[in-house]
Amino acid sequence: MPQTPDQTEEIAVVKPQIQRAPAAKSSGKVSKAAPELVVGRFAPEQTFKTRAYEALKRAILEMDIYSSAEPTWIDERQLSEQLGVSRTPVREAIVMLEHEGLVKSVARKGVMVLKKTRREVIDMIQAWAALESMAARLATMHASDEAIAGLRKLFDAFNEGHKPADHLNEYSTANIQFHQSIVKLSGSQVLVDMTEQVLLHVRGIRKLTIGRDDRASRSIVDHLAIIDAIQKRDTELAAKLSRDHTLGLADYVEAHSEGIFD
Amino acid sequence: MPQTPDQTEEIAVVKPQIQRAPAAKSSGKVSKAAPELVVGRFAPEQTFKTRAYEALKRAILEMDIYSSAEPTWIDERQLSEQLGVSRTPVREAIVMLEHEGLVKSVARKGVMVLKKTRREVIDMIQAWAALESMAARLATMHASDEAIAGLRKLFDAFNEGHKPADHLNEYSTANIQFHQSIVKLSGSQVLVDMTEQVLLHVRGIRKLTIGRDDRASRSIVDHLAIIDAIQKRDTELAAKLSRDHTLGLADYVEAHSEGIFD
DNA sequence: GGCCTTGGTTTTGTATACCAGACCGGATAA
DNA sequence: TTATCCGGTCTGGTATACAAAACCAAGGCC
Repeated sequence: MPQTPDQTEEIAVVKPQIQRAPAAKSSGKVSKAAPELVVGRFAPEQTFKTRAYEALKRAILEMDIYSSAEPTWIDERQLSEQLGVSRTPVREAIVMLEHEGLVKSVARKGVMVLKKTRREVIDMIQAWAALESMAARLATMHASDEAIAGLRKLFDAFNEGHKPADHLNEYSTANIQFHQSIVKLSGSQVLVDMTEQVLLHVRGIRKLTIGRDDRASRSIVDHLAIIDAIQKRDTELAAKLSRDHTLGLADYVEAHSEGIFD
Repeated sequence: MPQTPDQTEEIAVVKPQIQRAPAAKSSGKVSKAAPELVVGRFAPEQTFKTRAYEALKRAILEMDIYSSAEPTWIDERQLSEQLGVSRTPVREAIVMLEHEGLVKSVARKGVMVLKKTRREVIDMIQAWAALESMAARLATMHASDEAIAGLRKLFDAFNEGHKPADHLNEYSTANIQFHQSIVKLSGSQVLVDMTEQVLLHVRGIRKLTIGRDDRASRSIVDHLAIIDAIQKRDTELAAKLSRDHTLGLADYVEAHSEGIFD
């Protein structure tokens, strides 16, 4: 299961017992109100490994890897210098990213940032459709009315005077949020994680497609229909609409992605 | 995308030391027909890291982690000694397994083999249902008749005189193969990988459930119906049957897994 | 006797040294 | 001039040394 390292503190989870801060030892009973020197600790719960992972991941995702036909190479040593840590945590971060499919490390040649082929992107969108359809199905069965209603708010800002097509960046963000919100409504953390994993690779592509031939305006109609179906607890319809909407994106990419990949 | 390193055999892993063959340098051209000592090299394309990963993964999957309530801890150093390599490749293998959700490494405490909660297992089965339903859908659209026909052969061995319920181990294997075959028929490597990833965690559970109240015999009926639908290229039916069949397992686990987890 | 302290032990986290393969560029010979 | 060979250099893979935190147990103090 894709399991991005938690960046939230979860100290209490691992040790429900007494946790003593090295700086200011808090014994259960304090006899005196002596002025205590409380110095915040340097967050050792986040290791260099995870920090390197996050930094590198963000850098890779922000990079426009499709602008050049040449593969992009990463140098462990250079990276470790930039991050100010040794190679070891950097290597472990790379291992994670490699397992995630973002990079591929080739022995004695280097670490290469992977490009997705058109085929892979389409397959991923289809997988995404599968997951989201199941999420919509589960949402109709388990989500609360309030939570479902929250979906609409994402698109309240868009209307005749504030068309999606005119605010594509803004709309694209709302769009992603909408899809992820549906998955959250399913209540299944597994679906959330898996979808996140897939979107990781597809996110960059959406920006390329969302702006074309008024897809934005049409997609908002689809979205509202999906919300309707979930709200009416129409399980089959919600699953179908959700699936077909995303499969439509897959078809669109398949038909219009010449020159983007490969 | 989950990207399992190639699994070939890892013979020497158990030995205390792994000797590396010093490069029988194969010069591109041979000028003279002098007797040349050709010694096969020891597959350096498979690194210690991947071998440690495979060995450890196999060991974890074979282990019955639910037999005890206590969490199982792994010792890096001990493990590296057993494998005959240093801690570095072992740690990188652990990083991979952690990203896969099989273990969780707690800073300065150790590496813990993770148990799945009932909730997680159910969520995973539902995600599996989503993926397989999409795979069945795609299979009706793209798979060849021959490939589809191959599905039936998996169950040819089972009939009135050779009931699934009487050969549960054998049937369970055929069962898994059936499900994975459907996913393969989709032609989507992404779906194959994601399903494999999910089955990794669910596989152990199936053995616990398949033997109960004649589920085996009922499941074979479902399977044949799914094959029929795919063969008739009935996209919607195949997707629905496939989804409902696996969702049925999820419901079954939800209803009957008291005392197995948690 | 019980609680607190404290030191040692054990564990992982990190840094660093070294290795072999891949690549590249210049020297050299045809 | 050109093809080839050789060695330097760059890369990741591995081993190992050291640091730091968590745990544990023994001993001192009240």
